[in-house]
Amino acid sequence: MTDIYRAIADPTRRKILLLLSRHEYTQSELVDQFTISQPAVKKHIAILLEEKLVSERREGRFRVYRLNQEALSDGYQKLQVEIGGLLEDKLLKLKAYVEGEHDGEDD
Amino acid sequence: MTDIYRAIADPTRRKILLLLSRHEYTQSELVDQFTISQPAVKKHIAILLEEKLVSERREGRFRVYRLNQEALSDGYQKLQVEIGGLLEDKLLKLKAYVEGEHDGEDD
DNA sequence: TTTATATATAACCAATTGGTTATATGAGAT
DNA sequence: ATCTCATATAACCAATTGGTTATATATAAA
Repeated sequence: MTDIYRAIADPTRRKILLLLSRHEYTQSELVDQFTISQPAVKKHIAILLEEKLVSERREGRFRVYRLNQEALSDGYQKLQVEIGGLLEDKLLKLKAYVEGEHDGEDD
Repeated sequence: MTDIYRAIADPTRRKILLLLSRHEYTQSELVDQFTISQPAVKKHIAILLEEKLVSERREGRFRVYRLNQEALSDGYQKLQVEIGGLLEDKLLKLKAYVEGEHDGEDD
């Protein structure tokens, strides 16, 4: 699991991730940011939950969603290795190096 | 067009990109690297062509495919801004900075 | 306890994806 | 001209995706 590629394949899901990167939101607050229906948004959330990029918390009748920074970071690093590694760009190599040196730090 | 997210969503396509990052391949050479059928591989190639990440060249009865480094680089940078920007990781910020400084260089 | 609101679920739909097999076409080699 | 091999195309299939509407359920507020 944690198929980052699947999670970020859809623009609505990317926007949800962007919103949650700022702060937490309830489902209805998220729904308000889109023109699509509540069940449609919920399906996107379900995929993000499946891929562990977002976590859910009950708060009374609300569901509060929050970005799982760690999972996103892990997935993104994997992606960078796999996709960034395809480029022969010198700068990308530098980045890979910097990341590699500091792999596993938390703050 | 050039929906990098769509292009890299599938592992077979990522492997094709990886292979083509080393050197060019004809279609049949690519097909040989997979267990799926020739039409299946061709469909993946079609998507990569649609998204401009791969280019095609006729050579007699062969089709030679090659990675479009520039398009991949562009798409990857977009992805880095959009996805990398979600992380509050200091190192990712450094990378973004380094990239930004050298944006638009070719070699 | 009724009402309002948040969330969940079901049923449905069209388009896309990822695969198959079978067959057609194109072009170089015999 | 025929054979062979590379590629293309068609028809088909099942699963997934991204959306809908309608309705059910849960919980807080009146």
